[in-house]
Amino acid sequence: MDAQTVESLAGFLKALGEVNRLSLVCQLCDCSTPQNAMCLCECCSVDSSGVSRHLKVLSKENIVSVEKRGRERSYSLNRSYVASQLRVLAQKIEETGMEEES
Amino acid sequence: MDAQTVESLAGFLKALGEVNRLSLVCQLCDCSTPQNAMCLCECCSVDSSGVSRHLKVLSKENIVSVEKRGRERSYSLNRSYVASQLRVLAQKIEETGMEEES
DNA sequence: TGCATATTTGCGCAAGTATGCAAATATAAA
DNA sequence: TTTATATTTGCATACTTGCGCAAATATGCA
Repeated sequence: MDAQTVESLAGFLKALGEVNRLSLVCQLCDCSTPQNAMCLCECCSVDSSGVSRHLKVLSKENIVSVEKRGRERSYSLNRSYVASQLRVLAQKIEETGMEEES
Repeated sequence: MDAQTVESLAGFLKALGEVNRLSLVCQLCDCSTPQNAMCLCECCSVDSSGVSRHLKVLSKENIVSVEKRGRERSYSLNRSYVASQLRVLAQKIEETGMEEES
């Protein structure tokens, strides 16, 4: 895993590794339809500007997608991308560098 | 997923979401035998005290295990724990709250 | 056009974090 | 005991980050 990959993966994990952002992700996770920011506001103890910033971080890391809808924005979780990123890392971590055990 | 779970999961991801710490984890990942801190020092651009601190964070999150060996400490990756944590999140994220799609 | 609502952005602040250096500690080996 | 090596810790510093507030922006609607 080269340096650049590590760096971008770190960015991804860092985006998820903040309580309120992870709460937002979990909230989105439980919704079957896209949500706007005002609605997401309620799940974490942050005002709307804070939520806006958190969502920006998440979308920059491709964790959520945004869709403009009139004066609102609909956010939805990029489920398969996020899950696959996590699984790739899980797999990498589980396999030994040199197959010398087992 | 209750608030406490989210919080501890965030801590776990945060520990992984720092470039140098993730580099250490990757380094350990590629090693089939436990490594000491001096050796791990080489894989990231941080001096030994920094590595010591990073490893402390990682072990606090149960990402690595430490074993005292004379004046050295041997660090090894808790592969199955880390992988399972990542997979649990991946699974949670992939499943819709209400089964309304597909 | 004028008002209401949703979201973003500038600003400042407080807290957290990563880092290197030097000193302290621990322990093996001479 | 003395010396050398590995690791930790205190300290200062620079940087980052999360936050709320207020103002700005965008857009729908009357």
